[in-house]
Amino acid sequence: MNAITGNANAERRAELLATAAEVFAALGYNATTVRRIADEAGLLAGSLYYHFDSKESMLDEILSAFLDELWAGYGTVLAAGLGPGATIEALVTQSFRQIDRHGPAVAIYQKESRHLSAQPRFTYLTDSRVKFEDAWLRTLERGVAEQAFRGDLDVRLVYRFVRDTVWVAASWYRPGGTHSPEEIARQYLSMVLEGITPRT
Amino acid sequence: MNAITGNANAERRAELLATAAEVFAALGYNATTVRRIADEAGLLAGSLYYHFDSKESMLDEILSAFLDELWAGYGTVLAAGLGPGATIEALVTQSFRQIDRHGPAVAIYQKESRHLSAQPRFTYLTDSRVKFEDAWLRTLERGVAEQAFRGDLDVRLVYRFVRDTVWVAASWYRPGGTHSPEEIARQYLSMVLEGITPRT
Amino acid sequence: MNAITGNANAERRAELLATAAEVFAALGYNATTVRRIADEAGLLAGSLYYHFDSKESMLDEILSAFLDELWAGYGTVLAAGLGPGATIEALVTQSFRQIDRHGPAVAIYQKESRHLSAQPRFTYLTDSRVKFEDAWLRTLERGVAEQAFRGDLDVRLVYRFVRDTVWVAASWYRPGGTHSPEEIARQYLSMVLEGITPRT
Amino acid sequence: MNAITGNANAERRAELLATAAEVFAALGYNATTVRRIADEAGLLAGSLYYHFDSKESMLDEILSAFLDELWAGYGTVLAAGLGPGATIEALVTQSFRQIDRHGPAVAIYQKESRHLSAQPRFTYLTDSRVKFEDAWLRTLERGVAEQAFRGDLDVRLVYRFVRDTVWVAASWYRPGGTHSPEEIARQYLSMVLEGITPRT
DNA sequence: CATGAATGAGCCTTCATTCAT
DNA sequence: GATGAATGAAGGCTCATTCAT
Repeated sequence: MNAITGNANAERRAELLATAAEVFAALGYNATTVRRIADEAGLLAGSLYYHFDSKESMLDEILSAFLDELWAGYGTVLAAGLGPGATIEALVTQSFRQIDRHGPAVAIYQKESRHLSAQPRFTYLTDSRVKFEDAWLRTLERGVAEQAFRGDLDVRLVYRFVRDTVWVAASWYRPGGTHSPEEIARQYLSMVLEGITPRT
Repeated sequence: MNAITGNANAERRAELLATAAEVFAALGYNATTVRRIADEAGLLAGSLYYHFDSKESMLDEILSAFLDELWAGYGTVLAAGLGPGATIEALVTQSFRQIDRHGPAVAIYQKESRHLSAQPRFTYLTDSRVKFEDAWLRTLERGVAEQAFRGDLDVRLVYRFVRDTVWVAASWYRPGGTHSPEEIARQYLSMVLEGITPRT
Repeated sequence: MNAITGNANAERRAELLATAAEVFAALGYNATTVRRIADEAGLLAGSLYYHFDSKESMLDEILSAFLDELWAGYGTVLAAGLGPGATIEALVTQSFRQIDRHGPAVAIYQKESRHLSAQPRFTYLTDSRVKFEDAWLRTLERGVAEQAFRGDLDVRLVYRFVRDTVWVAASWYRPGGTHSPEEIARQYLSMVLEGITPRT
Repeated sequence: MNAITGNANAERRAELLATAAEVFAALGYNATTVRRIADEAGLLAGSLYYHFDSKESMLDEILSAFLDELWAGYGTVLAAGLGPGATIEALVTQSFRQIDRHGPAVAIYQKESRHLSAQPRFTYLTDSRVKFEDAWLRTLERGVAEQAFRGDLDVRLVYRFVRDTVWVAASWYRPGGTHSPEEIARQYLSMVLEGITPRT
């Protein structure tokens, strides 16, 4: 296999996965039939099995590709040694960029990750969640210690608040809308950090 | 049918619906089999059809019961003629009470309402969403006009922010935990209204 | 479940298994479709799954029922403490009785046991084969030692000869034909023991 | 096509058929996928269709090549005008030579010929079986008449006994083992003709 | 009220086969 | 001669639903 066919292969897979991700996101994984994905992609259901082992492996590939890219971004941020406030800002901005780029994958992750993580194949979802929680909790706690964040709130509650607040946006965000991901991140951060009531 | 059997009937239905709601919430509507519900309720799958027309009608009953009660509470709040800030506080507190009482129903609503609302049987989900949106948007706009809320933010964005922020809590909230719904509402409101950074 | 429904259940299963065994024997396990079994049994393919977990579990039940009964018979024979000649005669007669009663199961066993025994679920096939081989080889060796059997032949070859000679009969034997299993056993034994050429 | 490419072609076909025969024998015809044969032969599934019309035509070619060679040998024997005993000896020896040379084909024949012979394409299997039966029965009957074989046995039973006895050996015989086909033939003949109990 | 057995539609998947390159 | 991608028919299995008992 040379570089050209290699790319052709990879491109086809990517196309099909993008289609699958959209359908999964729209209908839910269980409610999505392989036939439906195939229809949307313009081939027959059986033909998908030339490219993928199973419906589940499509899901797997979609989710792990998303998480890989997510953690590449997060890694850079966390390694940058920023202060708590700046770290939160950077993480949130990164998250909205992922929502922009991997919208369907994020939506799928939101809907399905809980019950998927019980299956051995998807334990990496749990791993990711744990890492994610660690990173955020540590940043928030550091922020409280440095008085960058309020100390009168339950930190775990704050964590869930910010986490959900950001990711749920995937359920309504559509790329190419009026707001860029960075703009949305800015407004969200402003709300989360300063609240929706005026200061002074 | 006399009053006694009527009540017995109603109680049995309620029990079965509570069981169904829990399973739907835990596994997702599509992934839930009628057999699973029946197992959990201690009878055979076929026997459920003595009580309900279909799996879908169980879902229907669960969701509409939840929405009815939700709107009973919201109606009182909206009719009370409170100021924007107090209205928001009351609505959020009401919401957390619903999460406390109808946890599974709320979770189901979050996961399934989008694609259900396309079906004729579930148009009331759309109606509810629209009413909900109206109430919140009007309250927020009034708040901006009265300078109770910041005017430099996109109101629709604020709406989504607050809405999601509250309801997503259903995905992790468990009744009978360390925080009462009112306590969680207070902390959430504090975050939403004042932000997570200290005010001077 | 009372005795009556218990029996009804067991009878239905037995009926269905008998049908399945015939079809498996006639067409081969792989070439047999679940639909075909269902047609032959007078119900729909899906309905078989009310009674059995899978096509494979039907096969499993057929084979293990056969082997259980086979070994019940063999056990009695081997425990009787007969001489080598009488033991061989009793084993062969038992075998023809099994062919008579479990014809299809024997045929399936002959055709499929080799590649089935690789699967974890069917390791008991290997176990049975080993036990079988042991019993026969020991009996033959004892017979050679006591000069009841010829000593100039390779015992393993004799084992295979007798074994195959008997069981292959399942491929043509039909119950209710002109010869009873005992009569066939007698003729086979006569050939195996004395050969097909006249003894002076 | 010149002689050289013709030979190259023929050799390639033969190679591929040998591979196919081994796989068919090992897994069974139905359970064998074209992909598996291709893997084993080192090319892709689709490429086999340059050489053969179909999976079935591979099977066809394997079986008819085997039967052609078998009948070439049998023909010589039957035309030699030997006595019944010598004829039987020669036929059995021929058979073991075929098992040695065409082991997989023989195994396939044993497993699949019954249900294949129903298909029009494979009627030659039935023809062969009938010719085979005729030759053996006539020889046996002649032997009984000449008192070379015992007259107190059912001749059809004897036929089946000897036939199966020989061919089933294909299921365990592996070429290149400790015994040559001629040696195995000698032992089998000794058992069949003289029995496994000592004579006087 | 509940059971047990069956229905029938549909799902994921496999696989022999085709064909443009 | 071989590849890669696709086809289309079928197969095993699941599941909501029905209904006589």
